[in-house]
Amino acid sequence: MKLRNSFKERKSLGQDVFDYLKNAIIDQTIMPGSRLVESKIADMLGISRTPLREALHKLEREDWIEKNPSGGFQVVTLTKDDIEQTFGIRSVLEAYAARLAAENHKDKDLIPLEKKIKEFKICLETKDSGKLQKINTQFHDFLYALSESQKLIKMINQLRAQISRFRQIILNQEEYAHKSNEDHIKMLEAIKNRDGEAVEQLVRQHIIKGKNAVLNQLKQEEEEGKSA
Amino acid sequence: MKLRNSFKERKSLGQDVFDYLKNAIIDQTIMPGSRLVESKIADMLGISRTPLREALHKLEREDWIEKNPSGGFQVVTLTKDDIEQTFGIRSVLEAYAARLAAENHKDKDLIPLEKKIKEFKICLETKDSGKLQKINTQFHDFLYALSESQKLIKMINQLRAQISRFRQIILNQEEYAHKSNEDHIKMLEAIKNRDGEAVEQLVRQHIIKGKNAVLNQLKQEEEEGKSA
DNA sequence: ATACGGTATACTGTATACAATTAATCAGAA
DNA sequence: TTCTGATTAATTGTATACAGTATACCGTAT
Repeated sequence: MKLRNSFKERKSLGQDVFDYLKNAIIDQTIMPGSRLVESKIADMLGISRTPLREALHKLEREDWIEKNPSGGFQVVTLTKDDIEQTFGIRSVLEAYAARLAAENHKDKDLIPLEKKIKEFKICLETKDSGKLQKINTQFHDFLYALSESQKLIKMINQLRAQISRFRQIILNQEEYAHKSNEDHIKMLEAIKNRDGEAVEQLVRQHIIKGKNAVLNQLKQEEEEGKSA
Repeated sequence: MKLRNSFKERKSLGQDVFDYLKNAIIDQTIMPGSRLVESKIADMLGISRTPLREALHKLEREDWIEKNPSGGFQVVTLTKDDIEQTFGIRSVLEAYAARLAAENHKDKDLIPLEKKIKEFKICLETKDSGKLQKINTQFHDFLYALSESQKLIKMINQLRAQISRFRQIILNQEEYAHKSNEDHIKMLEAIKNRDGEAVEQLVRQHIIKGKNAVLNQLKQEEEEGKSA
């Protein structure tokens, strides 16, 4: 007999709302800078303000929203500097995770990585960038899981989520998409050799490339905006 | 005429409670594992449960407390593995901050660092380990501030706070206290030379030394506990 | 028109109320 | 005694109420 749903740990409304709002912010259903009016959201979701406020305070501590000096919350707007800082921090954290993976993994752990590299290669031909994003994310998820450092993984995921909108820019550029898979291949090779130092350097550079791709794109958009 | 306090931004009860509880957890006024009963704390502080709950949810998101499966919160208990992971993450983040400091600083920025090294040296003779902790913290604070990455600084401070109780072990050991200042001197030298790579390596090793000091101490205490 | 002041409205911060759930107590049977 | 089950007390999760501020609106004077 299968365990019923009722045995699952009880999930609070506040947690649901947290997840909902976080996703809404990530996919820009709620735009950066917009104010979050408690009563409106509570009405919209058909709940009271109390669990909503729990969610808001959690979102604040995770840097998704910020307090308005005159009360209430608004969705954070990332500056170019914020994005640069985040990429920089990611570069060292993800490189570290990859180093741990290289040092700790068992041989068979690498099979999923190889698979993802192949899938990515196939998708490159169809130019389905949505699917590329997904495979790319899976590759990195598998890789970092091998670090076996829950705290590290959590931090990485949080940083990745916060700039996911900007990361999407990268693989939409065909040139970078190709380079990306080449990087993955090199990374896997270094991991196979259990060369932590090498893979750490590779991942750092990989992410810095991503940063540059994003910053270039943003700069370009900025200039187009000006001239238009 | 000077601006009065009333012009200061209004601080919410919830934020005050958050700070209060965080400190109480850090200095173990509230012990790891203990359950936080909302009504009791609210009564003790003379407030209602509402702002308290805000604080609790913030504390949860910052990994100071965790949800009890059957409802409510309890203070997290760090395992040895948690401590190791945290030291590991710190080693790369703080090393990165130091690299940025080496690359970005202006010459006069280093004066406070030199001062702290001298103060530390003097204190080593009096063996006032409380004061050593303080000076050590100031040295690192000054150093990381030079990275000019607010996000990075915030993350580092959070990690440091979460294991502050364990970090205190380090400088209480005279041998490590002496080595520590030697490390600081080397770090400062590398920063002066704007050698980011060198200082990154130095800080990493510096923190790993700290990790080992803590783990050795814990192991020792464990064995004493067994034999006693 | 534009700026000012005052009133009404909206919103937040805090407290309280209530229902549902969990933990504790205790009486009685094995 | 030790287990079991029922009853009671504690505790959480959610909703609502209310007071204090900030915001928006609108008419009047310049």
